[in-house]
Amino acid sequence: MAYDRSSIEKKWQERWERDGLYRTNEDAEKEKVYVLDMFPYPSGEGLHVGHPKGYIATDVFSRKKRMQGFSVLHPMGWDAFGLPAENFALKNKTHPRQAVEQNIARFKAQLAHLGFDYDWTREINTTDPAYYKWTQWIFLKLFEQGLAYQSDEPINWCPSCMTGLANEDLDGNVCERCGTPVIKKRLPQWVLKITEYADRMLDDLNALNWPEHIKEAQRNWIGRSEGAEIPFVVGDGSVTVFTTRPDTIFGATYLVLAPEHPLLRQGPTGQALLERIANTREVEAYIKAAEAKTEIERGAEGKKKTGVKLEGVTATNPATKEEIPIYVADYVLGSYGTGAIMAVPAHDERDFEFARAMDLPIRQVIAQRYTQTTQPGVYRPGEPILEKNGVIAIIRHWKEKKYLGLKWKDVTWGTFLTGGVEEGMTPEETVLKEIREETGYLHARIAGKLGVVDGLFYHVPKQKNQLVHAHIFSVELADDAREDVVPEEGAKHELLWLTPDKLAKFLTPETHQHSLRLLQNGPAPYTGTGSLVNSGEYTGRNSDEAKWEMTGAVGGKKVVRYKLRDWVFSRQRYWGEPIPIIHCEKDGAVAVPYEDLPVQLPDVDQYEPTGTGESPLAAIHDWVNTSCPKCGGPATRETNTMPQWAGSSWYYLRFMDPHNDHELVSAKNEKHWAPVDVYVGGDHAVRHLIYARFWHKFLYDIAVVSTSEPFARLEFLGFILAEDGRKMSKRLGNVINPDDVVAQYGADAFRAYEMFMGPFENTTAWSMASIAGTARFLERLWAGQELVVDAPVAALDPLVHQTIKKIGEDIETFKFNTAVSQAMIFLNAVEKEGKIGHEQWSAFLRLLAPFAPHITEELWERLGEPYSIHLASWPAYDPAHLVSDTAEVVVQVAGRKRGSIRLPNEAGEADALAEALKLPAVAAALAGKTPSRVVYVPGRIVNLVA
RNA sequence: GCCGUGGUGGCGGAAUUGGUAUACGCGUACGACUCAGAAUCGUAUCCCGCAAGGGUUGAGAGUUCGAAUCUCUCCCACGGCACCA
Repeated sequence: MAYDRSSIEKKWQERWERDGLYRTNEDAEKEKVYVLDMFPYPSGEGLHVGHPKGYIATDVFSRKKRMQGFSVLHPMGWDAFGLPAENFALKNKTHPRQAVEQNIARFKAQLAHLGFDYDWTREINTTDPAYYKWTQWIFLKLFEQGLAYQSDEPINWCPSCMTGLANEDLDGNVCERCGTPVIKKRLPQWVLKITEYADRMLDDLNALNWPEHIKEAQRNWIGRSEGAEIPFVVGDGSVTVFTTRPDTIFGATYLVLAPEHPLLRQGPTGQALLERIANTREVEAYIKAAEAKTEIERGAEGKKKTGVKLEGVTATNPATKEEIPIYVADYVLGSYGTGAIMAVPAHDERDFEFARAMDLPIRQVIAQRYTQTTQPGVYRPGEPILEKNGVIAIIRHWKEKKYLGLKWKDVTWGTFLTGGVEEGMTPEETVLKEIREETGYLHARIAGKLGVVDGLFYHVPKQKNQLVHAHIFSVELADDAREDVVPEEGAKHELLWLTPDKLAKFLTPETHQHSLRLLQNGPAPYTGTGSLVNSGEYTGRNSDEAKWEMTGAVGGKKVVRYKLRDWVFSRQRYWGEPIPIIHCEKDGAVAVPYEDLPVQLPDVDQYEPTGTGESPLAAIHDWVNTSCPKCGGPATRETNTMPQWAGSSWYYLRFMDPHNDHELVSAKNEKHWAPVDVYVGGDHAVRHLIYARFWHKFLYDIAVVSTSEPFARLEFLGFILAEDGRKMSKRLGNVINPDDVVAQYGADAFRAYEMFMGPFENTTAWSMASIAGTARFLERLWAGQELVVDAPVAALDPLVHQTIKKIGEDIETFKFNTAVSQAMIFLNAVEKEGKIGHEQWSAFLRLLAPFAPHITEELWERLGEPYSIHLASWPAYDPAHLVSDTAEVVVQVAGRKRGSIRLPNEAGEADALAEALKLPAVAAALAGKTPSRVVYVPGRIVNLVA
């Protein structure tokens, strides 16, 4: 009997539908599992073979859980508001509502061919007024709690989509949808206070069972940093800066304000800074130029620093009490921190570049520490450390470009001249003294101090760890005049004049390599922590430890800042949920009363964006004009709509109770289903997942939901590329339609192949040749029914149990590729045996049912089992049957495989050794020697070491 | 640049409390069936070598009886962020 897949698939799809086989209910008797796909945006393109991959995975998972007796929620719906749907409608001259309906019908038809176990009675659609009533309801709750507010701060505006966008809608500096560079535009906006939840969203990430890269992306996006706000006195007022490195304050040699800084235009206590300076026009011109630049233009200039000094005003460094200049520069962002920074060029790369460009002083206040890790002198942790000051003197030859190196005799070290600074002496004095004593040169002069570096190493002659704060000097010799040195000094080392190239190879300690680099390249910014230098009373302390103490001493305070911005929530477009607010001249922004929800999106002919910053809804006068719910006077409706992400920020809750018209979700159903146990999707690492977490936490706070996180586990979906390795797209003409694949190979082969392609999270290219292999497997499965006999086949027993274990565990952990592989291994063994017992075949069919639901249902019926296999119980395995009584044990000699022996599982080491020695290859490898050691791992290996 | 993830045959990939590296599938070659082809089935398939044997998991070192797996250094690919002080 041939395998007629298309009629089998059609037959069972119709029967399942007719019987409502996958209807879900809140069965309190059973343990629940909620398995969810990121619901699709029904685009006009229809599905390509990449889309169903995640749906197949959740389908396999949910089918297995159903067979295990769980109450399963596995729903599907449509995320249909937003720009793509509207743009599609504009292009095709249809109404978005109509376009969405068509697209959904097309998607559903395509999905129907794949045999999914969705409960379609729970289907939802974000554009359905019965649905978006609750999206509006959540907005009103946010408004009530002060978490939705109006603002007219400049926002990102896409000139092509003609709407404002949130930071999350940008791809770098361009609109994520259309690739147009965004501009800044001042518009009245609704903004959601997502920053209020930044800390909780960050902290709660740790407990989530999500892929690390997604958690990391969220951490990056939230961008929490701990720092200090420190006031700097400027004339009769002050400027507060934000810094994460208050420990470097002694090195702050100038101040920088962002061009947008408010103090430039209005002073806190008096005059605006702009009016107090001598070069007002110059500064104003710079500010104007900076504001006119798009972010793209700034990026195109690279990171080149520009800026202009405020002439006639200075700030006081609160640590050093020095007067320092103030600059306006666009490398400081107005939107982060306080819009003002203290610049520490020695310890910040940007400040360093700016200081170089403006020729500003660079003052080192932190010494970098080098811990010696190469011999000799490797630092020995745990042993006491002797801390002292020292000097490194780089002495230049009087004529040639060579420097003095010391080759030590009792240790294999090469160094510059060094010395310890003794009590009562300065480093400078020490340098001159050491030169006389160690080298005898008479006419040395200190040319400059290059910096300070810390070296932590083991001093071999002194047998002690040393932490040396080394002051680095460059020294010049006027001539070769020289006196004799005391013999014991001269005996310690040999003096060599070396070129810089030779020195780079010659110098042993890292601190001396560092000194050489300083000499050759000049200072480089060091952004790490270390010992403080040039920092008054804090000199010598560890910068990390002194950080907050120093903050307090200069009148600063510890603060936390985020990169995350509040969520710009208004869109000047038609196809979105109306924001349920009424503007009244007397009462301001007033909430639409709950009983008046939903505020329906009016049906109109003209829905093109206006481009003026006004929503197309503004033109619909009889919709806009209304009365104030508070005072009854004339009022107008808010005409902006919500962003695409609104409806998807809570849809997973609606699936729990999709037809409830008096609550978003009933407490009973929420308790039953929450949280989503497994959430599957790709891409939306930041936007959707961060918005949904935000709304969920808010709903938790107002007691609508009972869990603090919406998605307990997240499985990341790797995409499917076209056969040519590129992304599938209409433009490239490489799209593969699942309908065609199903017609050729059947839904079961399609499903099994997508699961077999590779690890679920991997991006892999489609292969028509490979799917043929999976189709062959199903053909052989079909033929396998001829091999069924009544009695179990003993030889297959361990494999049956291994396969039950393996496939079950692999489905749980989303390792579908190895589950399918195990099924292939099993079928290979069955064919080799030429027969399989009825019970064994029954178990095998059930294991495959989640992957290939149609063919297994048919074979199940032919086996004489009662409908439906998908309600049958998941097979159990017996650990006692996992292994056979004997096992293949590999014999190694000195770690090399020399053969293998078959041993009973309970064989002891003596037996194993005796058997192993019988192998000729083993005897040959031992060459007559008796093994001095035997490593025996029962069931695995016996290793003889001679 | 910073952070994250990974690197195994011609290809997708398997193997992790350290214990036979390359399972399973694709591709390829040869053979069978056939007038012939398609389909199907069988055999082979990491590299060097006639063989015995030796080598191999991005490179190099280390720990171990034994390393794809653990440690260190480096290289490369992918993803996120990026003038965020």
